[in-house]
Amino acid sequence: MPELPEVETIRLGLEKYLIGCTIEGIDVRLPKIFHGNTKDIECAKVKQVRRFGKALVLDLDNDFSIAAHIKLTGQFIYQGPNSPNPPNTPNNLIGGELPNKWTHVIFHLDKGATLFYNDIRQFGWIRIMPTREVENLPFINELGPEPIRLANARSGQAVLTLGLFKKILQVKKTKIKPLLMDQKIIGGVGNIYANDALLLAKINPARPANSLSLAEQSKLYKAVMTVLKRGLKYGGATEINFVNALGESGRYQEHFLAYGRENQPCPLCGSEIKKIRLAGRGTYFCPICQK
DNA sequence: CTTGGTTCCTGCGTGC
DNA sequence: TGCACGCAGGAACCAA
Repeated sequence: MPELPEVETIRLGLEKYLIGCTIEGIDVRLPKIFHGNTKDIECAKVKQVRRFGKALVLDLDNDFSIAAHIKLTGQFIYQGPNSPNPPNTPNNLIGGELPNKWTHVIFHLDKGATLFYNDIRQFGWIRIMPTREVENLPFINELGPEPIRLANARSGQAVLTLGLFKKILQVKKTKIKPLLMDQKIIGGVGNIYANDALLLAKINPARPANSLSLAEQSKLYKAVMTVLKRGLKYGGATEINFVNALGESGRYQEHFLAYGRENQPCPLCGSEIKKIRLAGRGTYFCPICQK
């Protein structure tokens, strides 16, 4: 499931290949996930690519933007003359011929390039809107501070400093894991990185946030940073069907600490990772390290 | 303020 | 081999 590192990985790719491209035409094959008027972006050129938490925004040179949230299974894949050969893996969910049955929007670019939007579960959305209104989108407007200051983040956007993190934890009695994943509290952290950060910090996912000691608060803050940076370094985690802007898989799934590792050895102590349900979400933890 | 349930959707694992 | 069934999950929304 794409989180901050995965979406940032996509953003980096889109930035590399899309800036300067002109959108010549748009095929919307699944109208329900596409909001706004295609006419507003025809003939416009991509100026910059921003990310707000797990949301992506393509800003165009006509003061319109394409805002998108890929949710669980969305993919933005670029194919063009200046990109490497597209991957053609055996798994038809990743790579292979495009468009495919999950391709819902096709952006035809100049020089014969194409941007495909695929989404198996159709939870994601794309919205065309004036650039100045992007930050009024509820998801972006109400997004909490982001752990990592990355290029092209919202200008003036709050950064999650250690001090701010501590303040948040001290006033919240919510269980720490769902708190980490609450986009209105902290921007960009989802299930994978919440699980891994909590194991790295040796904190039980069900602990009330305000029960953490000062030392634990610092440790968790560092752990969140560490796992997010690690995720980015490995090009994201391909858990379901995440791919980058060229259709390539990530490799962070080879480095999961807790997430998805039920009955496998804890990387810290060797005992078995257990899976429980917490606030409706699959939760992986080490009963020995995270008491 | 907070938590919990439901909804969207489809691929996949399970059991027979 | 094939079919029915139920589950997972980001975030909006509603209810208590």
